[in-house]
Amino acid sequence: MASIKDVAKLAKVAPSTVSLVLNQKGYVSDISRKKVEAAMQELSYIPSEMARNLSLSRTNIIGVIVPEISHPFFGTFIHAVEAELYGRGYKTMVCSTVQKANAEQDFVDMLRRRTMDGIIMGAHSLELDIYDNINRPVVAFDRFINDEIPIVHADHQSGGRIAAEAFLRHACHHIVQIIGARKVSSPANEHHEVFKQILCEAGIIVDTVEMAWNAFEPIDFSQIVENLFMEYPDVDGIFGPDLAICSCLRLAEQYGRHIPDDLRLVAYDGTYITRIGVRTITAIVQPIPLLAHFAVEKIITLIRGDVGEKLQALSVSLQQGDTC
Amino acid sequence: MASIKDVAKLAKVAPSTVSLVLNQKGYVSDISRKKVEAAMQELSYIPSEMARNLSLSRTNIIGVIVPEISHPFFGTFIHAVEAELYGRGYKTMVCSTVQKANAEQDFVDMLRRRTMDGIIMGAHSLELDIYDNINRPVVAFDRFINDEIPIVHADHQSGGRIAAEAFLRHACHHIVQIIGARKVSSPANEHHEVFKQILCEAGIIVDTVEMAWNAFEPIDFSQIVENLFMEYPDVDGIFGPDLAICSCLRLAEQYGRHIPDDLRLVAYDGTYITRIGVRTITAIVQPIPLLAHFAVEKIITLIRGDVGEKLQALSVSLQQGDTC
DNA sequence: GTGAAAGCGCTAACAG
DNA sequence: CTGTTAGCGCTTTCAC
Repeated sequence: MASIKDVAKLAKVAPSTVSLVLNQKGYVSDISRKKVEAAMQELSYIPSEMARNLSLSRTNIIGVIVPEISHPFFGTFIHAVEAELYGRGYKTMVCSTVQKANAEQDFVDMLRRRTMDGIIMGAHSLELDIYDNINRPVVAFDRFINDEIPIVHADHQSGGRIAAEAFLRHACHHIVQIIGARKVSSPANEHHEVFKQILCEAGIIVDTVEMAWNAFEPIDFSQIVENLFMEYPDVDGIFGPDLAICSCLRLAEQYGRHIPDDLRLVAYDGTYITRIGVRTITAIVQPIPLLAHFAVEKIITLIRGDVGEKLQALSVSLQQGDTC
Repeated sequence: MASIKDVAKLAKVAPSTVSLVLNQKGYVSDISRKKVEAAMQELSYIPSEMARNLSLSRTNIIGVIVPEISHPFFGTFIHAVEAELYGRGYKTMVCSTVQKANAEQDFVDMLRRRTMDGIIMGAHSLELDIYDNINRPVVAFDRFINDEIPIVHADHQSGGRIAAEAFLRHACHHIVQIIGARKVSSPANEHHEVFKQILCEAGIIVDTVEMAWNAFEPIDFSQIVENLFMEYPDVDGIFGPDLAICSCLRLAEQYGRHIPDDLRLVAYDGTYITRIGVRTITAIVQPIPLLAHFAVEKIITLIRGDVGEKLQALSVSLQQGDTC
């Protein structure tokens, strides 16, 4: 492996000059530049990122922590984040936490060790004290971590309202909402409350089913939905995450329900899976690309040491489908 | 930021002793160890990964290159790879190539620059010469790159055969298969050939529709399938990637087709999306977790400098669903 | 404009 | 068992 010294020696200049050429910085005479370039060519020199990292004490790597990479919501988010970061010269390290003992702690340690310059944290963590006194750039994605850490999220209150209004356009009497684990501290929890409140005021019965904090697999959702049908046989409206609503649609027939006449369904998130089935699922759509954009924007601001402006909740929209 | 020297000074030992304690290597007297640990505690010392990387000239980062992270097949693959790598003390850097100008070249350059210790390459690249003379650890995931680069893939020939047999159990006359771009050099192309051959021998008409090399979005598939229905109005069997078959199922009604009686569908890949719709899609299932396992196994073998054994094609299986 | 030199923070011989 | 020393490869003052 040729190093900057080898290039310097061959070009008969000092290493610092090679460095200048490499980084297109400062003034280098044309003649020196040519010599250096020729030498780099001849030695097929490739600068070492590790050395540069140590010297500059940054890696240009951002970590993204999510529960599950293959989940449509998080997968789409990571895809968008990676594209944004790439456009700004950063690399993306991914970390999934579900089904791993204390992965989140490990990832945060990497941040401390300066493996990454910052992290975007969107895992469903229960122990938030690992983020205390981090003193390094962290942006939360749809999670409340602590007062120091800025948070990027959609306007879930409005999401809850829009969903409620969708049901109100029809004559539902008993609606069940499937929600994430309450102990996961997330702004997403707000949509349940708004949703329930609006519908209750309209005289509709609203029951709530809570998922386990680590439920992400299709099988988890099937079970939840089966229990739901057993427990609330007269349910005529269900509101829940995309995959849960897919399960409802899938199991409805078995339970003798016809959609949308007997049972209306509205999904929350509105990822692509609500658009690839036989019927398009009516859904509240989170603006994932925008969320990714602002998360990246923010983490880079933090890395630069700026404060930046306070983040606004991003607008959600209704996808009118065949299920409500 | 406290460094190893600060710790050494405070503990009144040499930096090398601190290093030994840190890495639990060699013999260190209990008394020295205690002093070092106390000093580390007091300074809340955190070792710098960058310095260690430079010194050891490795990063413990593996890059995974795929076309699209949110795609169910690649998302599931990345998730599994990340978990495997995590278990072995490696970190996962993701790189998506679709809709980026020359991202693949950039990622390969990172490998050269030693940003990563190795890469698992699963993108749909057209220009393979960027992998010439790399001389660094690369494992191909379902792609032929060149003779030097080992490749992990499923047994697509058997996949083609099993799919053909599925159709043969019913009375199909005209089958269309939707295939990936032929110019993407992948063992996956083998399933088309076997499939076609077996069915042709049975006297069935088999037509082939080729997708663009960069088609991954649901919308891309809709268009392909619409064209297919227009061009082959008497088609009574379709074989194609999961998302394409989803589109078939979705559009069948519009074209007055009833599934499975009028039109039989078999998907290739068998990701979770074939199991979350109203009807389970009959599919050839690629063993994604196993593929991930072997890809990781292989890249680590290469990094260690071993040769390892030649990789075998991994068995695929039939998921009997409602569509064939 | 360019070179010498001092780091960045850690590891690894090699003496003692 | 422990300290000394010499790197790893690049960046960056600061003289000349």
